[in-house]
Amino acid sequence: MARTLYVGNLPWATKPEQLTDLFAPYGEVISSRIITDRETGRSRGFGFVEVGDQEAERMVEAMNGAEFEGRQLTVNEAKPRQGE
DNA sequence: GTTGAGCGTT
Repeated sequence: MARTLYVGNLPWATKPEQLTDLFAPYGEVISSRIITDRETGRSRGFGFVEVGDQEAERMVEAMNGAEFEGRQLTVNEAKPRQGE
């Protein structure tokens, strides 16, 4: 299975591949995605990373508060999108 | 070309 991680406090120009590159060494990154504004298409400054279930907590503990591009990343388990 | 707490689209 996989869990979704919420990554916030990101620079405006952060790309999904960068999130994958950041979380990859800490565990298997299934997929990563940067949330962009639906109307403007600009980055909202946060994204989501899908990682392994047993490694999700490890990613949070490893990357939560970590500095990226001069900003501390906010990493936490994402809330269910469909409501579960 | 801008902004800064937050929780994403089929």
